[in-house]
Amino acid sequence: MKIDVKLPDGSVRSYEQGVTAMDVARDISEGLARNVLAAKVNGQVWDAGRVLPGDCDLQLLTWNDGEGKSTFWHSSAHLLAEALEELYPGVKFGIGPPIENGFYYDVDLGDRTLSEHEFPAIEKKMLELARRKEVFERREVPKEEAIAYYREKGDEYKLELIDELKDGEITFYKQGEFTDLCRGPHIPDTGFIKAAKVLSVAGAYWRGDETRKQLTRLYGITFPKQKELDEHLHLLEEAKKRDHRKLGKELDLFTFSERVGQGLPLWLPKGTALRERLVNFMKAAQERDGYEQVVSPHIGSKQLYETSGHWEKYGKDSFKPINTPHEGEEFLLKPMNCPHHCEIFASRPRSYKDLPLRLAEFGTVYRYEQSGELHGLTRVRGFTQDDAHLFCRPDQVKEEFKKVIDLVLKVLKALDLNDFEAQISLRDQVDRSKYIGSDENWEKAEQAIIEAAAEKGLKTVVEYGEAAFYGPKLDFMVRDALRRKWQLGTIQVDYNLPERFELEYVGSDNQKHRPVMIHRAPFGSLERFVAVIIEHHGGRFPLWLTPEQAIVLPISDKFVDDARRVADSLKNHDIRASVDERNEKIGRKIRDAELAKVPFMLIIGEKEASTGTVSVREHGQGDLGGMTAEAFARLVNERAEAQLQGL
RNA sequence: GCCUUUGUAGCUCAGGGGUAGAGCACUUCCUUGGUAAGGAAGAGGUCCCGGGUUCAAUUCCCGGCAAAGGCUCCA
Repeated sequence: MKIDVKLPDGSVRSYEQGVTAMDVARDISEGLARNVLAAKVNGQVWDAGRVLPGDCDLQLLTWNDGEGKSTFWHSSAHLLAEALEELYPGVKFGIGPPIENGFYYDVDLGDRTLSEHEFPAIEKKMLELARRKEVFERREVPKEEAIAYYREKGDEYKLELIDELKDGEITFYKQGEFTDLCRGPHIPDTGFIKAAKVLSVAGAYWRGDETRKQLTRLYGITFPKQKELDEHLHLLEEAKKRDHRKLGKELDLFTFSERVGQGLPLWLPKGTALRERLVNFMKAAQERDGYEQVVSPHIGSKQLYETSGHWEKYGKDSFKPINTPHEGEEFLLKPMNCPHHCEIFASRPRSYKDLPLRLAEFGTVYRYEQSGELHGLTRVRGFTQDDAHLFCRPDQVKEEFKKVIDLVLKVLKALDLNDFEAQISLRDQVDRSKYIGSDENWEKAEQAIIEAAAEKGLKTVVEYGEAAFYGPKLDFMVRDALRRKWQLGTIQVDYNLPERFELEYVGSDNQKHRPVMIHRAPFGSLERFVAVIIEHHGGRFPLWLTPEQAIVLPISDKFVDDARRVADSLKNHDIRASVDERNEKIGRKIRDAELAKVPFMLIIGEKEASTGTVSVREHGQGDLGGMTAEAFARLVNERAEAQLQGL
């Protein structure tokens, strides 16, 4: 009896019953077989050594497949557990899943604590066990036996997990002397793991429940080659160097003060200059797209948020209301701009001819974030959104969506963020009870988003059940220079607020209609966005954006006046430039300017002063030779404009 | 909010039961130097804050605040 195995390229191969994915791999080529970590059988990830069920679609997974990697790391978590069991007898295990970069295992070491000094010993033990090429053996276990096994071991965590599983669905995986409750799948044997690193240790509640015991979570990462581990560690170092908190300090962009309060950034002049550039960029782009700027105050009556529903949903976790000397008056620090914009819409009767009405505001909002959650500029308590609300007719949603997509693409392009995908978040396919708004409108909006994204040629992933209760959305997931993922621009359809604020417009039929609202913020929050671009560019911002484009360096103080003249003339050409007037040698001034990551250094001494030129040095590049200040200004402006080309 | 770790000069950090140090930055003077650190002198500290133990606390203990790494949450 033969079975047919269909490979991703469409070819079909015929094998005897009892064949495994690994057998198929070996049949194709020995080289492939050496690299196979797992297999995808009819869309499900399986052990490569498991017997194929019959006719099936088969994809062999290697390190180059995301699922291959996560299988590898999942198995590595087991290897870590095995090492821990040898080193710390009696250790109890929680869960040990793969994560985006590596894996972790939550363990209970009793009264022991674990410090970083013990990491090398753990790594050594992991590699020692890996070299034994211990095979991961899968075994289906009756529930009773599983319970007996862990009762004997005294591991209450695994017992709790087993308790929730159905008899007949329980599998154990065993490698070497270590057995773990696990759904699998796993790589063929531990020999694939050639490099291992324990990265950090942290506390984590059992099952994420703060009322339960806190376990020790060990984070680790492994690779099939030592070189890849070295590269990964290098990337981590690089990330540390690019940390926006460190660069923000070094480049004088922003600071925090205990006196001012946690999570409340103070923007220094250079940081503000950067921010202003972003704001002006966005304002100009929005103006071209028919947006109108509005301004709303930083506080609003509590009633406003009761109307919008925000008070009910988020009020308890928010800043407490502000009380006034008058009894009964309560105001909230603005957590959102949309309610204000709804009131602007409602301030007079609207005609269908007014739509879409696009109200934009760089609105600073305040949200209470738990203190442990605050992080540099990426998580703050007061931040400014490049917010706008588009009030439109249902039939305008798609067109508006496309325009917003264009705007987001402009932003990403101007900032060299070229690696991204769009995530379309739709309703849960089954449970629709939690969503507000008519089926018909949802259908229309979801279709509009899908079509808009397709027509714009976006690379998309669709996530069901990820929509907000008030409407579907599209988020841009961006990878930075270090391949870290950020959720930036967001576009959301909203049926809820127009309903709650009873917004209406008069249609061509002279009837009242409810507009659809689109929330959108291409940057999201300016604070967070600035943090991302600091890290993405490592502090070397694009020329159009950088706070200081050029610094003039006089060779000695005899040329300070000449330097000032040059700087003034540059300012007349809209170049952001300053003069280093310190009584220092030129080498020193260059070094400091290089460290400050100023894109251009203009050196002026005897030679230049007498010929009316400046010597131009580019950051990280070196000497570009002499030219007049005007020629330099042209160079800078041309380059900056090229970066903003067509925007 | 919870767990762990940390808090010493503007910055990076060393030290340690007897009231404190380095490098860089800063100020002054010397130097007027041509593409990544010129020299000298000086100034600068409530050793995060509050309590306790002690003859004596920056150091040890407790509490608070802030930061870092996690957990949970995120309009």
